[in-house]
Formats: sequence, C-alpha cells, structure tokens
Amino acid sequence: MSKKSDILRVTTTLFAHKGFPATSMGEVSRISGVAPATIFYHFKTKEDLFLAVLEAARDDIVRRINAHLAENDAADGLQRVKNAVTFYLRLAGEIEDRFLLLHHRSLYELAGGNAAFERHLEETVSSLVDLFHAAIVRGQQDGSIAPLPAHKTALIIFSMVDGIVRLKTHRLYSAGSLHDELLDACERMLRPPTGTSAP
Amino acid sequence: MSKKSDILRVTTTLFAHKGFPATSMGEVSRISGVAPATIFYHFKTKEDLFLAVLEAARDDIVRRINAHLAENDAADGLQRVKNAVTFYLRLAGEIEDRFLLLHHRSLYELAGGNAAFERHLEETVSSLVDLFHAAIVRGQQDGSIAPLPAHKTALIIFSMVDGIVRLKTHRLYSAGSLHDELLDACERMLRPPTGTSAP
DNA sequence: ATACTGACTGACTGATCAGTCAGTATCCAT
DNA sequence: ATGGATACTGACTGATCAGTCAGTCAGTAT
Repeated sequence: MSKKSDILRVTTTLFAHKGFPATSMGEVSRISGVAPATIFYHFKTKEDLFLAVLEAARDDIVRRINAHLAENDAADGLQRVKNAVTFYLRLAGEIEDRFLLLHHRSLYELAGGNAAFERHLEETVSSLVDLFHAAIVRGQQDGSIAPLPAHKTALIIFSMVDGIVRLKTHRLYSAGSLHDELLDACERMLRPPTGTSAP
Repeated sequence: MSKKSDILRVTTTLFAHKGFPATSMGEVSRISGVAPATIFYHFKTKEDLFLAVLEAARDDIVRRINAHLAENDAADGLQRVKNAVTFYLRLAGEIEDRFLLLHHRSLYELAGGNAAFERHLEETVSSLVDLFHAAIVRGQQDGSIAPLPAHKTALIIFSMVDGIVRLKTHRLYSAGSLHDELLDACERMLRPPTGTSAP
C-alpha cells in the first residue's frame, strides 16, 4: 500500500499547483520514485488518478468540517454562520493543497465530458453551501437572521467566502487580513432590521 | 492583418474553454485555417500568444467599463455600487469568453514565473476592484454608505460578485437568478445603521 | 515442489507537442 | 522591372506525452 499512497500524495500537490493537463505522469513517477507502469497498475488512466485525488481531498475537507461542527455548537444561527466562515478560512489555510485542487478549472472542464467529475463537482459545492445553508435556517428560527431566501443567501455567502479564499491562495492582496471585515459583512448582511430577537 | 486576427479570435475561445496547457497550437491552426508556422510568425511563442489574448480581453473589458461609467451617473454612491454589480453580471454574460479567460488558473500559475503575466493579473484585478472602490468612496462622501474600510469592502464585494459570475459561467446552480438577492445583500452590507443621509 | 497471486518494473510505442527553417507569394516604392 | 519588406507556408525536428506489455519477484496456499 506504500507506493499507492506515495503516488496519491505526490499527485495531490502536483495537480494542486500545476493543474491536470500541465502535470505529466512522468513527473509524478520521477518525484514519487515509482515506475511509470506502477502508476498505471494502480490507476487505469490519468483521469482516474485525478478523480481519486479529488475524492480524497473532498473527503478530507468534509470530514474536517463535520468534526468541527460536532465540537462547536454556537449560541445562535448568526454566530454559527460566522463560525463557519472563520472555520472555512482557517481550513483553506491549513490544507491549502486541497482547496487549490478544488479551485482548478481543469475540474470544471473535465466535468463537461465526464459524469464522474460532474457528480464530484456538484457534491463538493453542495456540501460546502449546505454548511452555510443549515446555519442560516437555524438563525431564521431563533431570530438572529432576517427572513431572507435561505438557499440563495447561502450561495451568496459561499461565493463571498470562497472568493476571498481564492484571493488568498493566489497571493492577490493580503486577503488573510480580510477576516474581520468579512465577518462584519456577514453580520450586516444577515441580521434582522432592528432589535428583533429570539422568541 | 486578417490571419492575425483570426488566430486571436480562435485562440480566445479555445483558451477560454480549454485553458492554456490543454490547448495545442495545432488545434489553433486547424480551427483557424492558418498554417502552424504562421502562428509562430505572428507570435514568437505559445506564451506570447496567450499574453496577447489576455491583454486583448482585459482591454475590451476595461473599455466597456469606462464607456458604461461615462454614460451612467447614479444618484448616489450606493446606487453606483449596485449599478456596478448589475453591469458586472451583465458583462460577464455578454462576453463570457473574456471572463472565462480571466478566471483560468493557468494565468495564476504563469504569473508565478513570468513578470509580464504577473503584471497583467494585478492590473486586471485592480481595475475591477477599483470599479467598486470608487463607488464606495463616493457613497461614503454622500452618506449613502457606512464608514467602512473602503478598499477591504471593495475586495469583499468584488469576491462576492466574481464568485457568482463563476457559478454562472460554470453552470452551477441557476446563478443568474441571484441578481436581485445580490443587490439586496450589497445594500444591507453597505448602508449606514439608520436614517443617516447626505448633507 | 508446484501453482498462483498481487505488486511492481524497464523498455517500448504511436501520437502529439511546441517550435524551426528554407523558401514562396504579394505588395508597394523606387 | 526590380529590390526589399511583410505575410505566409510545407516539411520537418527532437522532445515529451499517455499508455502498453511482457515479464520479474516475493509471498502464500496447496
């Protein structure tokens, strides 16, 4: 099992930083110290290898999110949204490789012609958007969040947070320092007009 | 000048939809009906061609934004931000190719090792963020926008809007229908606490 | 000992890649 | 008409690509 995990580990960072088409199997072989033919023994094609790497990354992220949610139970829905934003930013810093991987356009192009990639992409986005969606619904129940369309608002917040992560991983601006302003923006965006509170 | 513009036109859509590494010069040649050697006559290398395509796309976008700003003078800063958001979404629909191009990761990877790409990328992001930044500053002067850190807020709004564009161009969810909610989100995020208005 | 297994590999293939080069066609200015 | 620039091309190259294949090897069951 050692060589197979070596291949996965090396391929994760290569695909994350160079993308699918720009990464050659020869490079994976050279860096991991595994013979080219061995890679094709474990993974039938280059696309299969990419899919395996993507699924491992997604599983890792989802696993960490679930662990975080299980351990942290915020006071109200709004606080839970803010917790989720903070956690998302922190996670994107801790396991940058996996986020770079999920942000690659190669993924979207392959999704156009391959059902497995398409399913993977939809599931990934859904599970991340749901993270915010659940918190918003809860906030609307306890009165900490205004009665906005929950799913659309979740998409907007996801776009916003994911966009900041993108700026950060691409080293555009010092996006890390946007954390406080991002939380403020969420609060202003979500809180009810005035003084409305839990029942 | 006909062949050169043929090459640029074909390459724009190919790079936009397949990315830099996955697009071969042979493909550009085949589709544009121009001999491979002719492409290298006009553009010294593949990277040079990519840079030319990117700069044409950026120039096009900036030109359209300037034309829009010259023709539309909103009532106040907040309205100007909302105009900019609407215009950005509309532009991303009208000239999807150019936005797909700017969203490609290849760009960011090339920016890591090539000063010309790095400069291009920074200038592009700046000119788009500035669009929102100028409107926010004006809104803070006329009292329609709360006294938030203008540049950071502009980055957050840019991330949000650009993220929605991404969902849209990648056909994830019906992100086009998020337009109204996006404007609401901007307004809630930006407007002053209560009843503050222009002097 | 024999037979079979999964893990692994070196050597190879045909296709395709970006890029080159010598040479042709078209033009306008002299 | 002629010389020189500009536009263009077919034929080519060496490198690299994803993927194949025949076969080695350690372990294990019979």
